[in-house]
Amino acid sequence: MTRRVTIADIAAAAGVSKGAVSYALNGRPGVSENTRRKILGIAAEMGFVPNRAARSLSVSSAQAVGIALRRSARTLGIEPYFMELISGIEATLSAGSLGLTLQIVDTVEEELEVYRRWWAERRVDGVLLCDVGASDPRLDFVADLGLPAVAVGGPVEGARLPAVWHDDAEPCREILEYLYALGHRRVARIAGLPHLLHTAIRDAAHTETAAALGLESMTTVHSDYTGEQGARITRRLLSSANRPTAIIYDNDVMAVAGLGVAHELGLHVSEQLSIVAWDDSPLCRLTHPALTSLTRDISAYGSHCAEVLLTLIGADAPSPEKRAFSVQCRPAQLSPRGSTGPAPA
Amino acid sequence: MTRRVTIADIAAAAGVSKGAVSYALNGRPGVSENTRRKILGIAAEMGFVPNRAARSLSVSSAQAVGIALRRSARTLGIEPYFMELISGIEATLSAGSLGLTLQIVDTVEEELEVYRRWWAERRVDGVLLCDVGASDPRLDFVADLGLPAVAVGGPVEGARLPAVWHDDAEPCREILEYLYALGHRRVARIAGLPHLLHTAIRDAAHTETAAALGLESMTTVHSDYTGEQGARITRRLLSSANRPTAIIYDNDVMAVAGLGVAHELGLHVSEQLSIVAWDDSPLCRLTHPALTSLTRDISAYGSHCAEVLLTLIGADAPSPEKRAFSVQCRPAQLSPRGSTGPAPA
DNA sequence: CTGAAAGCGCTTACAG
DNA sequence: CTGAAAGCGCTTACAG
Repeated sequence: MTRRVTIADIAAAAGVSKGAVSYALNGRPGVSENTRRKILGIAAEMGFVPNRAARSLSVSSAQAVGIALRRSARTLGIEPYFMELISGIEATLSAGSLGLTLQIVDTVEEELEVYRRWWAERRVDGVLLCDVGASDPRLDFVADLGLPAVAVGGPVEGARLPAVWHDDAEPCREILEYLYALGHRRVARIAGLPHLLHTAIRDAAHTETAAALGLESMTTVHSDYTGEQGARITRRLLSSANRPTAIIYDNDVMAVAGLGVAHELGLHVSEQLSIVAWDDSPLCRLTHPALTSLTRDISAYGSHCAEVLLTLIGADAPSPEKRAFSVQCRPAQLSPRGSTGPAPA
Repeated sequence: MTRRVTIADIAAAAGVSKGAVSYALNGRPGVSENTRRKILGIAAEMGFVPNRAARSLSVSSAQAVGIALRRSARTLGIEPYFMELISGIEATLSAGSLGLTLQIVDTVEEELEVYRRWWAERRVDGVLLCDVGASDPRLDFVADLGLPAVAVGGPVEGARLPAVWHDDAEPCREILEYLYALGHRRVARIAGLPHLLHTAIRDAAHTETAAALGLESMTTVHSDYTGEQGARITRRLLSSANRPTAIIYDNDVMAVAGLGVAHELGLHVSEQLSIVAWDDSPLCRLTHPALTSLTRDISAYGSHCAEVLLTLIGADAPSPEKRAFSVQCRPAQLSPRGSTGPAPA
């Protein structure tokens, strides 16, 4: 509970000016090696830690990055995706000693308002935009604001900010070809929120590939990613006259729910029904049989997004005109497990 | 990208001093009603938002609360608990327009270091301590530091800070009595990390109740909360000569994994094995059968913890001597679902 | 290489 | 009720 030590204290102890202390601490020219060493020694001894607010006020930077999540508490809680993403982001940020500010919002309007406030307050130096939509109002909004931002997802056309994304089309083709090779001809997909960019990309890839392979049927039903909807849609699909022999789920939570419905209906997975889940997570290995899934390193993805944001914020930041680059990550890999097998005769 | 508007701009526009603007904006006496209205009008019109750093520097408060999570990215991702807790915390904080700063750490030492730094930097006004242990070094550490903190869990004996907790003993008794009534006499429990406070409390409650009821056996095996360990321990328990007819899991993730193992071994849940999960989450309703579980409102719990922290930080904060109060929340309620049934004959 | 000073944008006693 | 000024703890041109 002792008083904080400031650069003034150090300056007094070292018999130099506050300016000299600042230069020494920040490794800038302006002090001799001897003075620097002496100042550094005293600072360490006194347990000096610079006050963030003072620093931020001087350099007008917040030393923090913001992330606003627009998902219900329930979805956020159960989807491993977000925590994994955040933990990756956080790792990169704390390596650069930047803080992470988190806010949960209900609507886009609220989200935009949060960005406006954060930037006006200079509470953050930049933000990460999650769940990028096909025509996403946030993209122009933050660009107009001048708030450095990175789209976590893409590619986004005509955007004025960088996007970091995985190729979602290729894995879609891979799944369908794999299922085709196993003899499946009636495939259904329980897709995510239709307005999301990657949902649209997957939709297109499935339709195309299904046509190319000549599948008997390729049904797509959109959902909100929750277990409830996953279960309900699965139940409907499996109760239909010409039920699919394989179902692809756009997230792990729905796939687990779908597996539960199969059990409920007495269908054997994989003999009577094959299941594939997007976004391999520990969840997919919890079930019996374990779920065949598409593996991506979400945490590394988060780290990568944070790195791009850091270059945007840093001293050597690209000019606003040069910010619209796009970084592509390694696409998801198919990890076959017990939930997929040859199509029933 | 236009220049930020500051109180100086407003003062100039209104023809008053910066001090008057500050008084008006903060609803303090010192300006007439007319002047206040005028100033407020101009501020709104100019889209004024106060700079956080400047405010923090003046009042020496960070307007933010910190939370350091010491769990692996994998555990964090898959356990709905944390995101639900965080979303509750966040709701309370943003209502008070405080920010939430998040950091993920690997070790206790690192966690302590984060608290030291945060407080020295005045990056946070207080912290929430998760996963409280039986003799937790963080409790004294933050108290010594003078860093306002709330223990998320308890009760903690001899603590110098408030604890917010649920009674864990009562639900343990409730489960065992319920299972006993269903005829179960051999019960096993796959418990959480042994050093955690609530694990110890549950351990004691189970042992006592089992003795009181005269159960044939009450086995407890500790784990790390992961699905892997949950599955492995379940497999071992179910392969033993005198296998339990009911298993209680200390979290939802392990319970789901345990259900998978039962399927794998061809055991019918609930006819041959009953399963109970702590911490009801959407995960428990994803499976078939759905899991009987202990329901708590984790999000509300988080909100409550944040509220207590806010009183500690606020203007009317209790003196350090009066901070060691303890707030008890409503205990978990048993929600019977398909995973429990009469013990096999 | 070093020191004294101004400035970042607020808040808050202190005089009028 | 109002204004002018000092201060929070840093950084950074600007003179010596």
